[in-house]
Amino acid sequence: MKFPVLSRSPLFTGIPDDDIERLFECIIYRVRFYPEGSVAALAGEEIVSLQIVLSGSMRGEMTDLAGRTIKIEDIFPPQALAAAFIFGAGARYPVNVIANSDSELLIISGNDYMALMKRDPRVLSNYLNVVCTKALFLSGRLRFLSFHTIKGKFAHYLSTLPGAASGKVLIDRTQQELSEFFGVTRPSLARAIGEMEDEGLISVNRREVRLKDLKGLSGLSQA
Amino acid sequence: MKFPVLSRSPLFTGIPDDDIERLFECIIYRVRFYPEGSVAALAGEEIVSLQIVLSGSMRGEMTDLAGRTIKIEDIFPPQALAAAFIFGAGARYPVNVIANSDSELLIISGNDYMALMKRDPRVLSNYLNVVCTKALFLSGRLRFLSFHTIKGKFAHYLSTLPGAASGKVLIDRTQQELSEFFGVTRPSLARAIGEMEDEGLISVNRREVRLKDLKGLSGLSQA
DNA sequence: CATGGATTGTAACATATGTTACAAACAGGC
DNA sequence: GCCTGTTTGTAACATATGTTACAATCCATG
Repeated sequence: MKFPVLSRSPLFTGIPDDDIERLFECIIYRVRFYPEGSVAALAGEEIVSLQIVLSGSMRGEMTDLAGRTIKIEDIFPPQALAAAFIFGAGARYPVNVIANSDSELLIISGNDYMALMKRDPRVLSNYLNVVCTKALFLSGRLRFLSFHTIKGKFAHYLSTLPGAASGKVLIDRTQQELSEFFGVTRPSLARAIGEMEDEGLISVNRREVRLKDLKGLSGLSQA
Repeated sequence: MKFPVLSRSPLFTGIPDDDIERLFECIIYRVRFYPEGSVAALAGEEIVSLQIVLSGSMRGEMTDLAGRTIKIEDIFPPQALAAAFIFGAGARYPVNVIANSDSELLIISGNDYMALMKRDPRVLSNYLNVVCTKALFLSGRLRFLSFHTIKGKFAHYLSTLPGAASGKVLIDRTQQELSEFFGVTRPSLARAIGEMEDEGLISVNRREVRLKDLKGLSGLSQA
């Protein structure tokens, strides 16, 4: 197997190594080495190929108006760069991609990758799964941020937990994690929860929450 | 042509009507009629088929904890329901889907739709384009909301306009539209712009903005 | 049971944004 | 030019959230 790491990639999951190897005989690909600090893609550059991190690691960085850089995310093997964007109309890299350490990328042109999808239904199915799951995730996050008060976010969050209908739920993370998920600070979240308790909407005992006023709670998850 | 509206759908764009007709001979599909007010899908229900609105219109609605409903969006022909989600892992409808008026939906199972993609590269290419473009859009919106101050959003917005590098840009929408795009109120946006002018970051003349302090501006688009 | 680290609760103050209202500047049609 | 509706600028006040700091509680471990 040429690239054993591929079998752990969601794009090639469920495909035996021999089959992967055979598939790669049908297309053109190349492996490119990026020394530490080198640039694999610039923000705004058109996305024309699928690039899978084989070794090392890359980071996505934005450059602001003054030329300073902000790290957005790290990309480890066997993840791919902007996989969910590649076939979008005029898709461009949203960030600069830089090698954190000496790294190798497997590069397959969009056309060749599409050829793989046509040839093997498993490749097609895997890719559809990856990109749809990404869209689902993004959509969920976006819906979440559309509640702009902390109480609204918390009320909506409660409603998504198992047992919400029964009026009693168990929160599955710490306030710290929850506050990061909401994009707010931890004390602000604690205060909001306290106020909701004062207002008689819920009663809280650490991780355990009883929903006392469903109508009132739902009123919060509007704005 | 059985469903002339399909040729206007992004999923079947660029495919001559005869070819579409021929494709549909290879798969199982059905057209289902939904009288006004009837429910086509419930939030949380698994997404197993592609559903394209042929006539009438549908709306996506959320039900809150108290059973009240909030309209999220309208879906007109030839749009599809949750097209970008269908192949996601355990994909479920995020909203209830209700018929605004007497409507018809074309229903194709996920498997059959995938069969169409395998059979015709144009169908594949169209779908990939649709779902990737959706992911791009969602990702862009999300990045935008991650700037939590209005000044940060505005600074970032300025940096995306053509001519930002030259230090002079022309805003292409009204403050009202911009404030909705940012998810803030119009007076708050105007105030933020005014303050940025006072601080010497920019100088504004109606739609025309000169970027005077790139370093300062970039400092805003961090948090 | 004692201890220390993690988690949660709470407070005072600063700041950003929303809300509401109105005035000023612009743009297009008569 | 003169209106009228739209867009932009500005103000006073209310509210939500961030910031910082510290206390109280929980929980695992010795």
